[in-house]
Amino acid sequence: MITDSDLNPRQREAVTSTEGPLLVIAGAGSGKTRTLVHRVAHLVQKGVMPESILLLTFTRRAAEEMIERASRLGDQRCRFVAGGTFHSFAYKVLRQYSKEIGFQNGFTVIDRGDTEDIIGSIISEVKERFKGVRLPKKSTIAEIISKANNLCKPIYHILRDFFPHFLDLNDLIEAVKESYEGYKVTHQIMDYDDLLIRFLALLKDRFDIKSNLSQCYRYIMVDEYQDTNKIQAQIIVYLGQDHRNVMVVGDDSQAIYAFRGANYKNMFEFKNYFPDAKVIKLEENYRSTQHILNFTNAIMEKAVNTYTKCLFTQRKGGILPRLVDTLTELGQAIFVADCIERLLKMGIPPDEIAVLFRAAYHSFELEAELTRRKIPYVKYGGFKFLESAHIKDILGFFRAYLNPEDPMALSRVLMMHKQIGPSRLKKILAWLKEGKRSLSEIGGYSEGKGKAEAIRTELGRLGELFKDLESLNLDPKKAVLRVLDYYTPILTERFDDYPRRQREIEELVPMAERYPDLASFLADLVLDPPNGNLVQEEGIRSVTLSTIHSAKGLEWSYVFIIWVAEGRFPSFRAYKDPEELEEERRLLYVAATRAKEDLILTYPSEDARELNIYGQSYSSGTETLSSFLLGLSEGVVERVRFKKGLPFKIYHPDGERQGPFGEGVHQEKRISSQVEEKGSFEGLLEDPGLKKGDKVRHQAFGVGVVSKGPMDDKVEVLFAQYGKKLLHLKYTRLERL
DNA sequence: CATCACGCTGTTTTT
DNA sequence: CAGCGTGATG
Repeated sequence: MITDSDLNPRQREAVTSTEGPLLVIAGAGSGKTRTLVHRVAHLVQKGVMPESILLLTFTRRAAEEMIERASRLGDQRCRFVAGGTFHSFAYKVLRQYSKEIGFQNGFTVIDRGDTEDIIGSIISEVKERFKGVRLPKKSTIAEIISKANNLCKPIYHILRDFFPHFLDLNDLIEAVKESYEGYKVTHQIMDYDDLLIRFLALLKDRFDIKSNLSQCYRYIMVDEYQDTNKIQAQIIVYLGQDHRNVMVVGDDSQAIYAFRGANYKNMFEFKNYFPDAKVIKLEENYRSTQHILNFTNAIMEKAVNTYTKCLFTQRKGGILPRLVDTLTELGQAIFVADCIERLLKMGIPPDEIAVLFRAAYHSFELEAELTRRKIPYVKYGGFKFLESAHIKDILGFFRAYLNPEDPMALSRVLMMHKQIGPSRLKKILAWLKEGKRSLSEIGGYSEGKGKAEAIRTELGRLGELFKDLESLNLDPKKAVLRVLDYYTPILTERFDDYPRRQREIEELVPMAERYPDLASFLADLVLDPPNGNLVQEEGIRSVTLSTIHSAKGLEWSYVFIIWVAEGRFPSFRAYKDPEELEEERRLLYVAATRAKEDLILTYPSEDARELNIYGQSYSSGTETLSSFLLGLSEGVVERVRFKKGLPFKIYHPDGERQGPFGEGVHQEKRISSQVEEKGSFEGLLEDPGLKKGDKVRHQAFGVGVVSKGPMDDKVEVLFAQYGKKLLHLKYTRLERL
């Protein structure tokens, strides 16, 4: 039974406002999920057909969990609510109408890795024309193309705004993009971006299909709206045009996917499309202590472009959030592991403890430490099941079989055999094509009289495999077993750590069992990978921030945030532009708002300083952190870095030779060789107008400044300052170990 | 022709 | 640390 008493007045309003457009700005921990769940249950109880409710969320699991909870509120019919991610919903619709959009035999979905492979092969074709030019990595090109698609902007704009150092290559990248788009069409494949773009196009161009869909889905709810991109927002507009029963929920302060084209401004623009939208703010927090909220409110206070929210709670007491200088990165790992050990000894359940990071590899040191102490942990983020070579190998067989139009998959399959490299691969592919041969005939390939005998038997076996797949008639479980049978010897031969990999590929068998056919199994693996971001099972939580939505459970009693000194990539660290800074501010905010009871931030000041001494003056993650928290730290200019754009000089020797921003070490070498020759270098960079000895404030962007004197003292002083104003962060110092 | 060893380079995060 | 290009080796 629905108990409305579980809800506060604002939440109740959101639940009962079922007709017409609705924008809910839900602060962190404000009972957003609870509200959505109740709303689903409320709609169904009111007599709305569950099938006509569409719940779009960030991961399929989030949708499933909500639907499950709604069913438990009383009405089992809630299980029929349609839900999933934008991408999987788009896939379903496109599949249904694939003939209408020119994909006669359907299509297969490829992931980012496949995209990169295709781009790699396109590049190798055009490479000769660009001898001597340093080309971007294929992953960078893929990123540029995807960004252009997601932001609906021409390549030129993307380069200008995000990759100015590649502006010269505009024509090349345009050409690659064109060729890539063509490739996908001829080979009947779509990438993540295509799913959204083509879905939107379908809604735009086909009035009949659009109204069909709005007939079908009368109530639309979108979760995490701040992380949708322009295309997704448009999709919602079209889907909701007829009935206007559209509810979007989000929190602009928690937008963390700008890097992939998400635009939190959608939150503000919703009212442009639906001017009569009701706006409801949820600001009461049910998660954290007031101390923690003071801290998170303070982080957001300096943010620009936000719906102002001030989170509050009725909870009293609790302990102050702490900032811990652990000196070194190793110290960080040891410190956190110490704390965790203590908490576990106190009887705290491991799933109430989480460690959050900005990047997956930041947890390596901690992982080693936890393993050493035999403390089990769950890790979200980083390398994925799906992306590991052995899984991709297996999928390659299916993809090759399901879509003979797609030579990348077959190439992968062929290349994993001994004695088959790029050039022989080409020959085999050409041979298949010229005779219009099917995959099961591949065993007939020969290079003539006695040559490459071994290859012939190999290919014979491969042909058998494809023949068998055919006769298994797409039964996913049998197909997986058959492929495993073929692949296992290759696996053991190719990888030293095959036991682990073998275990992993065997996990595919029970997964496959749940699907009616191979195609849907394959699509789901790409679009909604089971445990997509989960790397390891049981134990304390170790979570990369960008995967926070897919981590099971979104809040923990004890949260550690490890903020690493990012000094390894000097040329990129020093200049955080304002946008980037806002993004990082939001990351810190998202992390901090997860804590229920206790929040501990750690940073390694000494590692940061060492980097500053040895390298040029580059700012580190630590500086970014202190800029967020302090924003007002004072220092004396020791060195100054320059921004690209205006003339500047570098002198030799050993003077103030600076690594210029933009092209990293690469350009620095070029410059220093010029300095070597002429004694100085003149180039186009910007002079920030500072010189050694100037008194400045630490700034979070613009100028990277190395402060004189022990950083620790400053941090301590400044935190005291900050404490007076806003909150009382304790500065604890860990003894050197 | 495939494969291996070496050196060089470099943001990261994901549907 | 991993991905890439290069040049030597079998």
